[in-house]
Amino acid sequence: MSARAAGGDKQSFIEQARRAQIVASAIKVIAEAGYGGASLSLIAEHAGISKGVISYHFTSKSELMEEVVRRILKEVVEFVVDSVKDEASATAVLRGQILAVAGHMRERPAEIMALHEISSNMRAPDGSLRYGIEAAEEILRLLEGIYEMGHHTGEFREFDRRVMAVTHNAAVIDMFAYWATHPGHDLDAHAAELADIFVRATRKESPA
Amino acid sequence: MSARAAGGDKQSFIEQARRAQIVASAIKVIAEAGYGGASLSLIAEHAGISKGVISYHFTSKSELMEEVVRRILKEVVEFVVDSVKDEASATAVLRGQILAVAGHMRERPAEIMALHEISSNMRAPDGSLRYGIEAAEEILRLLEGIYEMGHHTGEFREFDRRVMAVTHNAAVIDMFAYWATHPGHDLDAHAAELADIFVRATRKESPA
Amino acid sequence: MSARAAGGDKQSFIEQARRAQIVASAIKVIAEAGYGGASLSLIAEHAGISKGVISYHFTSKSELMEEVVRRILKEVVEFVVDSVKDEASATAVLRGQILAVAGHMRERPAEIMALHEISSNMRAPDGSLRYGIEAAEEILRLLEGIYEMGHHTGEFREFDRRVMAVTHNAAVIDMFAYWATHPGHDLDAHAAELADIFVRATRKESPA
Amino acid sequence: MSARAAGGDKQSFIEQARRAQIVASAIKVIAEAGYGGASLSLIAEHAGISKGVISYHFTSKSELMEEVVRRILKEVVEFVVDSVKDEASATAVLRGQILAVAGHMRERPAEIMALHEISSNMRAPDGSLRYGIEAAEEILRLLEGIYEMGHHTGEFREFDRRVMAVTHNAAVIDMFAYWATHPGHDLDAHAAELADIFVRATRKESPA
DNA sequence: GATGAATGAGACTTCATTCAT
DNA sequence: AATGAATGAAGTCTCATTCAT
Repeated sequence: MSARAAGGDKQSFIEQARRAQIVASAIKVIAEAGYGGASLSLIAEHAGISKGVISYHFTSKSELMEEVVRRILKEVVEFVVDSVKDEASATAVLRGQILAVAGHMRERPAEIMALHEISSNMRAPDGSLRYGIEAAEEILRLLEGIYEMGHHTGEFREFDRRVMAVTHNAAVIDMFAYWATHPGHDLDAHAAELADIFVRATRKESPA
Repeated sequence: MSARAAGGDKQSFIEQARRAQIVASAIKVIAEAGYGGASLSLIAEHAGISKGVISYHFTSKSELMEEVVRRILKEVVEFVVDSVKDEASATAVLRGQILAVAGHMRERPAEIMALHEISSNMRAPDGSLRYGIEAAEEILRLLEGIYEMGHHTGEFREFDRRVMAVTHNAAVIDMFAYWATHPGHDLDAHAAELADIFVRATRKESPA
Repeated sequence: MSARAAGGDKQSFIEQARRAQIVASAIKVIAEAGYGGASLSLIAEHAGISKGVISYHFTSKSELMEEVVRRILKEVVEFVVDSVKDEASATAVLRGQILAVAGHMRERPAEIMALHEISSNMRAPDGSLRYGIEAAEEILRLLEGIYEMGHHTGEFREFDRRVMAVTHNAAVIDMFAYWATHPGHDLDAHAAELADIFVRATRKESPA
Repeated sequence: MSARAAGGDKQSFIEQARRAQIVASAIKVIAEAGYGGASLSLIAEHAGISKGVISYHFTSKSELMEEVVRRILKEVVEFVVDSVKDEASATAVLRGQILAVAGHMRERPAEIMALHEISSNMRAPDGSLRYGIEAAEEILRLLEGIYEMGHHTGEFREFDRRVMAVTHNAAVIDMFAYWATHPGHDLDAHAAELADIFVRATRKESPA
């Protein structure tokens, strides 16, 4: 086995390019064929390389999948954080986040699909879901941050932030899933409706 | 070919019992090992029978999976319909449905897990998701029925019923997923919070 | 195991009828699906009985196949013998046999097909063809009898009777095979041509 | 998927060698164990390789079988054509073809056996014989060519060329089959007798 | 760095056969 | 006499992984 496996200090340019190419192919194949259907053969074929190349650059299929998740998650989180950093009120952040994520989904459906496929299917050797908790956790914390802000500013009524975050996350992901399954569906209109739903669900009671 | 294939009205008692036993084992194995990990070997082992028995009672693995879905879906839909049929207002139906489903999930987690696994992973020979749209559609229609009622009675504000139903469904499923992943999580409290969320999201504006 | 296996003295009427029914179904299935495709399931299904019945009446699949061969061969040989017994000259017998066999083939194609399938495919446990030599041998002897008669009467020129019989048999069987594959082919015209061929191939030289 | 699938012009040397080796093993196993007995296990064992190697070089068992047929048929047809191309009269071609084919059969019995096994047993997914008509058709046309020549030159009497070709083909094949079953049989003597038979069956009537 | 080639485990399925009822 | 049920071996195929070149 060569030094690459250590993944350590310096990766050559070719090394980086190849890994990126393989990851990109993996994302597309997973998005199309599902986690279960994404064999190394298919990924290699999509990338126009031989199967052995993948094994050369990745210790195992698991490592490839983990790299895929890492890249997508990084991108998504960066995007989410970025999309709300300039909003002033918690309500605006809330609404902005939903609309922005919808925009991101429209631009990168394969990534979102692949992330979903892997995190709901990939398992550790012991049979447990590899990304059971952690994968969502990072995003849940970001969402909870929005609600904490609203609670702090007094914009939002009292509610369990974890439950709201789980619900929020589910609603956004399934908006995507529904859109992916129903090509004609209007994603932006859906997002706008969804934003309404959460604004109403979180805001303080109207004064009597 | 055995009598079952004819699909005729009467199956022997043993036939019914075996099919039920195999379906039950399949549900447990899928819930534990995931759709991809649920091999006929594992299912047979769990049922304490030989692999051939499954092939004897089911034409193919697909047929077994479809039977699993059919049984669970029937149970779930019956339950959902039953749980709300006596409520008077749409708001009560809405709240009641969420609480009742949570109760059902607490009682039958494996079924819900298996249904989710199969419907998000099983694919037709052509590569498309076997239960892509139709499976959810039935439930979405039921949920839309609740919102239609609320619109009719004037309890609910105007909103897109399909978006609300998709969101509602996602929220409930992910409540389950979160609970399944976090054993210590309080499912009933989550359900109560969720009911609040949807009641607020759907109700008419408070008068100024 | 019951007494039936011994095949001995007395078989009940039902026993006989069942065996005949199963043999008949086997013949049809083999003719349609080939020896390799003729599973006990298919045969049972065709007969409208359960698979177990076959095992009840026949010790093994081999025994069933042997019974099939026995019945068909008996019928064919009787027919062949019968069809030529009244002819006076060897030439007439030769011509008559070919025409008569063609007629028989038209009436019982499944039997001929099945006989051919079994004798060219069924193997003994040691891997050798079960009906390699004997099956054809009986027929070859009958054909040699015709040539011997012609040699005795002086109608036929000198030739190797075994080679002629093998050729004759092959020609007749392949006439059937060609007809079976080409439904529009004129079997009777073929037989007439074939008779001409063998009459010319066997007759004494025309005097100079 | 390996390069072979593309069907491209160039296969690596190893690829070609392996395919040839596997085809050769397949031929021997089929000749010995019959089409039905020729499992991939047996073929791999005979070749001294693992089962997976066959799957690596051939998409499916069908593809292997088709390659086997292609190679044998090519060889046989080339041989037949070659063996008669220098003969002057149709009668000489006829006699020469039979003797030459017998010689070829003596040299390559396994090929002939395998070709016969596959073409009479291999079936398409729909149950019809894979090589029902076309396989024989090519050879029948070649034989008809001989008769057409004899008709054209006036050497042969009038007869149905298709019937004669079918008979000729059957006679030659069964000569082989008889020899294969009866090791002591004199193949060359048989061929000589057979040539006599067809010369007599086709020649013009002796002048009165 | 990259590839083709090979492997062996494991998946699904079919099938002849056995057995209790 | 018949059946449904069960078995286990064997078959074909897929796949992640390893290795020599």
